[in-house]
Formats: sequence, structure tokens, C-alpha cells
Amino acid sequence: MIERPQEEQLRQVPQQARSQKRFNQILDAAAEVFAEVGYEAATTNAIAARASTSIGGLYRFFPNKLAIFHALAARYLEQVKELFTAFQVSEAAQLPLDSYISQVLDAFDQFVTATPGYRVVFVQSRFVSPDVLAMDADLNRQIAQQLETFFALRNPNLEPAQQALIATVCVEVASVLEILSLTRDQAFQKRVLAETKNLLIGYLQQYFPDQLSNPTKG
Amino acid sequence: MIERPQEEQLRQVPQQARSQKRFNQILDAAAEVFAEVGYEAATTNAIAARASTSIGGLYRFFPNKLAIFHALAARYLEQVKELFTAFQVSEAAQLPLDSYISQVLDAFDQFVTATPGYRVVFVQSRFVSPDVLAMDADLNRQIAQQLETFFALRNPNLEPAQQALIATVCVEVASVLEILSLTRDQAFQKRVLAETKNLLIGYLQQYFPDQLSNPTKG
Amino acid sequence: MIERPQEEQLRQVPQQARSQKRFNQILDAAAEVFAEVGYEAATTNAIAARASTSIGGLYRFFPNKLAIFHALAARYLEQVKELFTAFQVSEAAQLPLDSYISQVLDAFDQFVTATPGYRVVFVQSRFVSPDVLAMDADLNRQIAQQLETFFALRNPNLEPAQQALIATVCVEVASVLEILSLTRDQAFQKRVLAETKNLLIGYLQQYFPDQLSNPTKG
Amino acid sequence: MIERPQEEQLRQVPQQARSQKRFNQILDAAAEVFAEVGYEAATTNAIAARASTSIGGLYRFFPNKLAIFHALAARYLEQVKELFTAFQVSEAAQLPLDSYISQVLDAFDQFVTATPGYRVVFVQSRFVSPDVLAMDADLNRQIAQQLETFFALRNPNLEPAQQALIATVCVEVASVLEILSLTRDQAFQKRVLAETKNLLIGYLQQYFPDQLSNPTKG
DNA sequence: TATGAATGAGACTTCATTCAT
DNA sequence: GATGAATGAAGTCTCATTCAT
Repeated sequence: MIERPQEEQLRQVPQQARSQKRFNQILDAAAEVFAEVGYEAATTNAIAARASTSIGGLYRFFPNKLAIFHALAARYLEQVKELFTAFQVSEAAQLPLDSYISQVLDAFDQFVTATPGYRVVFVQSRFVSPDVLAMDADLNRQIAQQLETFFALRNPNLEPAQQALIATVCVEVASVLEILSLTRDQAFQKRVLAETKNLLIGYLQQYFPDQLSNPTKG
Repeated sequence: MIERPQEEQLRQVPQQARSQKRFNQILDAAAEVFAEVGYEAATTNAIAARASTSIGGLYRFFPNKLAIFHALAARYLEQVKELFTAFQVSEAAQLPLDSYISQVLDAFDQFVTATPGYRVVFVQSRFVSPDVLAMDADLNRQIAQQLETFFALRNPNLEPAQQALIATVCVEVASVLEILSLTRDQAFQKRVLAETKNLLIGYLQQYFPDQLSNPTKG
Repeated sequence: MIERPQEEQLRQVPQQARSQKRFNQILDAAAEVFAEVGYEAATTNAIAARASTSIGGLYRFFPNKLAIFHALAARYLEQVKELFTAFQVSEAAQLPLDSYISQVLDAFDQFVTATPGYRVVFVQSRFVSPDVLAMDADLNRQIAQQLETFFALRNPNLEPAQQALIATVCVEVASVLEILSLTRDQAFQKRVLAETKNLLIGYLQQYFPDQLSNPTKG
Repeated sequence: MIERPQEEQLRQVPQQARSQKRFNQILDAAAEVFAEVGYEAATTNAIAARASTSIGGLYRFFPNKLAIFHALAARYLEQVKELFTAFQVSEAAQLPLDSYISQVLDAFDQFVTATPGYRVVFVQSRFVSPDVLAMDADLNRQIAQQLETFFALRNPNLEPAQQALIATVCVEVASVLEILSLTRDQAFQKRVLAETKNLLIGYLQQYFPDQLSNPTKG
């Protein structure tokens, strides 16, 4: 039940193209299986089978089940980071706050919708078991750090601690509402997305005044 | 892996004071164990031991592990419902929106802080495994329904669907931020609570204009 | 799993009328439960409940589950013995062999049909588990002994060993075919009963020649 | 207590010679254990141990305890069927009825004597518990069907229903007496076997007259 | 004497992980 | 390197039996 910390590392960072492919096959399979039955109920045999690998093959890359989860989380984290980075480098960064938020949330929504495994990993990583909970870092925290950079640019007067807090709140809220949105049909998803925008714009305009495209909502 | 729905019922609703006590002992123990290791990793033996009962004693009340979780959830649900009901009956219901929200969130924060098991149950109930997911109802949804009543009184023009959505968003957001607040020290908890108030007041004033005590924040 | 032999005894032979009634209630209940689910799957709690007694009450009479089975078997044995005794004392004993056999088998068939518990006890007593198998005696054996007396009267020339063997064969065959007859509908039951008569008459006339009412069958 | 019917299938039909061997080891072990303590009292751990396998190894082939019993029954059924088939194809089929019966019963006796597991399976399959009772088919019934073919050849005038009944009676009677014969020493076994022949020849000559080698017994 | 809550050994079964081939 | 059969610790749950009330 308690795993030796070192063991969460990968056993072998795949170098060869062939290995790399196999590695990703396993991760894809794991995402599917985790999504379908949850982390605990997922079996390593099921993951290996879904990845068309042998169970022994799976254990060549991952020392144990938790390591698979970690690797999956790391992969998604990379993708989400890229998502946010892309925004800050793009011209979108120059938009009024509400437009910017709207676009970011749209992009996030599309990413999550298109990436079913994300949901499992980012949700379960926080709530399931201490093993999983003890994951290297709070993944959302890392995403929040990217937001901080953005906030710092928009309002240099904010204290760093306050920046961090606001960013964290935004990420938590956006995550949980995104997850909520996925619990029902597509119409519901759209409406929740709209509410999320409302919520965050209302919240952030307190800290970034005079950055809205339309001065008053009403 | 899949449990027959009927079986989630209690085996015996305890009537006698003695039984009632034992029943609650088990539920308290379960709350602790679930909180410590999560639903899946929690063992019925561990729960029985923590409750100072034999494993057989536990199964006199609960037909299986999931039933324990359900009973625990039901107990908390009752408590949270009472919390909200108390507010709507009290004079607080006459307060300006922001004061009202502030008081409700304070009360909720105190409840959650004083009720460690709440976190596990209300969070895990939505995210853990299909078994748990299949719980009779989305517990947060039930809390949200109480909010709807309140909203209907404050603004009769809102469509029911919109009321439901807003209530759900509020509950989700308040829950996740409450949980976030508990991940660090008490100072952090306070700051997150303040942000939560900010966030929700900013959000709700869109739907309930002219109900604030202080017209403008700045 | 291994029961101390002494323990199969009754804990208390009920003397009082009240006790006697309770004792029989339990035995009746046991017969039903054994018949429905088999010896192994029958629970002492189920038997007590069916007998409208408490589990503690049951254990006042019977030291363990096997003792219940034994007592039940003993009760049926008594009844079957009476059945056969009645026949030998009656005028039926003077009938030609084939008429006699026919009447005995009819009576036995009626008894078994009217006594569902008999089936379980007499069947399971031979086949289930060593515990049960080790029952004081082969119950069928005791019934066979009654037949021997009859055979001795009809043909004093038969060796005792041969008498015993023939009697045993008759009882075994009658039992198994009676049981077979109960596996389908009433029409089947009748046809099997007729075949049983055929079978046993054909068999016994070898040992008791010139005792038939109708010299040739064809 | 109630097992899903689908689950009685094997988990994996062993193909490789190695697997095949392990599979049979387990079945042999199961036959021994079932014979010793009965189906219900037999534990999967005991079977695995007797087969010199780990419990996990056992469950690679069989999804549950009942499946082991089924597989064992299937194996014996195949063997008994072959036994009967061999007789009908051989020249023995041309023998007078009494010689034929005698030879078949001798062969059956040798088979059962040499196959201790047969007793448990074929006896318990009908009588033990509803789980076991629900076995795909009444195994004796399947054996009886082979006899029907034979009867049809010997006496084409018999109605099919009557053929089936006679065949069933023969199989039941032969089975139960075979089992009886095994309860005591070898001398007893011989004597019971002789009686079984007597019994069945006397019975069958009613339906297949003029097929005996020696017209009168005395 | 009667009750039935409590006990706990032990059954079945799963699945992460290893290692001989 | 790859495979997948094998292992066995550990989990859930049952039920015969006891004994405090």
C-alpha cells in the first residue's frame, strides 16, 4: 500500500523510436482504462492488453501501477502547459481581459473534451488515495503557476502571494466546472462553460480593473 | 465489481439506543478511514477495528462496503441540508445578498472544518469509481436544490433551469474551494474563504442586482 | 469441520409438552430449509427464523447444525419404520408377493410425496459430506432390516446374508427411483412408480417363486 | 451463493501441452478433494494445494469453484459416453441381452472402481445444492440417451417415451447400486454387481423378450 | 429461560508483480 | 528483449456458535 518513493520514477526513459511508441501506447491505454473504471479498479493486465502489449512489457517501462498514472499525468501536464504558453505568446495576450478569459476557457474546454484521459488524471490525482494524492506535485498548482506569470504582466501591483492565490482559485474553479460540464449533455456543457466565463470575469475584474472590452455588463 | 443496487440499502435500521450507538461508531470510523486512505483502499476490517467492533458486527448493519459509504453520505447530507434550512428560516434570509453569502459560507466552512469525513464523502462520491459514482444521487445536486428555493425568493424572474444551474455552480465552486482551503494551514484557509466570498458575490450580483449592502466594491 | 462425535447427541431431550412442541417446530423448519437449499447452504439462523424461534433457542436443543440433521433423520426413520411395521402386521402380509410389493410401494410413494423433508434427509445423508455421511447409521440400512424380517417369513431358506443384500438392493432402488420420480411432473411420477413395481417384482420373484397372483406377466 | 451462469464456463481452454497438464492436475486434485469431503466442504485452496499449484494458478483456468466441478463432470461424462459407445460399435452388440447387460455392467463397474472421482461428481451433481443442481444437464440423463439408441435397435416397437423411461431407470439403478457396492469390501462389491445384473436382466426381459441366451434362470 | 447481538475463523476470489522460458 | 504463467498476500463477506442481558 505504501510505495517506495523512488519507485515512482520510470524504469527506463524510452530512447528508441520503437520504445517511444510502445511507451505511448501504454499511456494511451492507461488513459482509457482509468477513464472507464477509475484508478483503483484499473488492472495492469487490462492496461497491457489494451495496449496490445504483454504484462511483462508494461513492467519494463513502469515499476508499478502508480508510475503509469504519474507518467500519464506528466504527459497531460505538458500538454496543458503548452496550451497556456501558446496563449501568452500569441496576440491573444493583448486582448481585453474578458475576451482573453473567454478564449482561454474555450481552448481549455476543447482540450478537455478532446482528451478524455485528462479528466481522470486531473480529477483523481487530487482525490483518490494517498498514494495518488502524494503525486510529485499538485498538478493544478503547476498550471496555476503559468497563470501567475500572466497576472503579473497585467497587474504588476499585485503581491506574489495574492497572484498565486488568484491563479489557484481560477484553476480550481475552471477545473471543477469543466468536470461538471461533462456530466451531462452537450447543451449543458455549453451553458456551464458560459457560466464559468461569467464567474471568472466577474472575479478577475476586481483585480484587473479597466481591462474589459465592455465596461458594464448590464 | 458491480454491486446489486438493492444491496446498498442498510441491512437493519438500528432502533435501539445500543444499536444506534454502534451504528454511529462504525460510521465515524468509516469517515476516518475513508479520509485517510480513500474509499477503495479502505478495508472493512480496518473500519471495524477502528470502530472497536468485529467484522461480523459491521456486516450486521451494512451489507457491503459501498453501503457504509452511502450511509455516511446520507448522514452528512442531512447535516448540510439542516445547515442551509436553518439559514433560510432565520432572520439572515433578510440580509443583503453579500452579507447573506458571507454568513452562509462562514457556516459551511465551520461545518466542513469540524467534519473531516465530509470531504471524503462529498468529493469522492462524484469522482472515485463507477460503483461509488452510481450513488443514488449526486449529493451536491441535493444541496443545490436547497439553494434554488432561496434564489426563487430573491429573484422570481429567473427561469427554473437557470436557477438550478446557478445553484449548482455555487455549490460546486464553494465545495472545491473549501476543499482547497483545507490543503494548507489555517491562514490559507481564511484567505481562500475570503476569495470564495468575493467570487460568489461577484457572480451572484449579476443575477440578483441591487441586493448588495455596499453598491460598489471599489 | 470435524465435529466431536458426542456432540451430535441432543443437548436436551425435551420432556415438557411446551419444549416438545418447540423441538418439533425446529425440526419442521429444518426440513423445509434443508429441502430448499440443501444441508450445507442451510443456515441455523434461517432454521430458527422459520421455526419462529431465536437462534439461542435452537441451540438449547441442538449442540450444532449436524445434530439438527440427525434428529430430523431419526424422526423420519421412525415414521418409515412404522409404515413398514404397519404393513407386516396387517392382512396385507398375506397377499401375493406382487400385490404386496405394489401396496408397499404405493404407501411409500404417498409418504415421500407428503413428506418433502424425507427426500433431503435420506438422500443427503448418504452423499454429502463425511460429517453427514458419518451419521450414526446408514438410514436406508435400518429400513432394509425391516424388510429382512419379511423376507425371512416368505422364504426361510434364504441365507441371512442374502436376505440382507436383497433387502438393501430393494431399498436403494426404491429410494432412488422415488427420488427420480419427484424430479418431474405428476404423470412422470406415476410412470416411474409403475416401473419401480415392475422392476422389483421381476427381481423378487426370483427369490420368492410361486408367490405371484398372476403366474405369467405376458 | 447464486453464481452467474456464464461464469461456469472455463476461463481458458488450455491449448499448450503444459497448460493441459496443469489443467488436468487440478481436475484430478479436485476429484480427490470432492471425494473426500464433498463439494461444499471442499476448498479451492485445498484443491490448489493438492494439485501443487498456487491458488492463483487454479483461478487462471476456472472462474470459480463450481466451474471446477462442471469441468470434472464434463470430463467423466465424456469417458462414460465413450464406454457405452465402444460397446455399441463392438461385436458385443450382437450378444444375447443378458450377456450384453452383464458385460456392460462389468465394464461400468471397472470404470467406476478405477475412477473414484466419478462417484462424487455423478452423485453429487443431482443432490447437493441448488447451485450444483443447476448444472447444465442431468448427467445421468445424458448417459441414458445413449442407452435409448440401443433399445431402439433391439425393439423398434417401443415408444420413444417408454424407451427414455426404461433407459433412465436402468442408469439410475445401475448408478446407485454401483455406489452402494463401493461402500463395503470387494466381496460385497462383487455380490452387489451380481444382483444388479439379476435385477436389470429381469427388468429388461419384459421389454425385450426372447433375447436371452438361457431361457430360464432356474 | 429466552433472546439476538456479537464474534472471528475462514471461505472465495482478485490482481500487482516476478521470472523462467 | 519479450512473454505470460505463476505466485500469494490481502480483501470482502458469511455464518456457526456463544454469552451478556
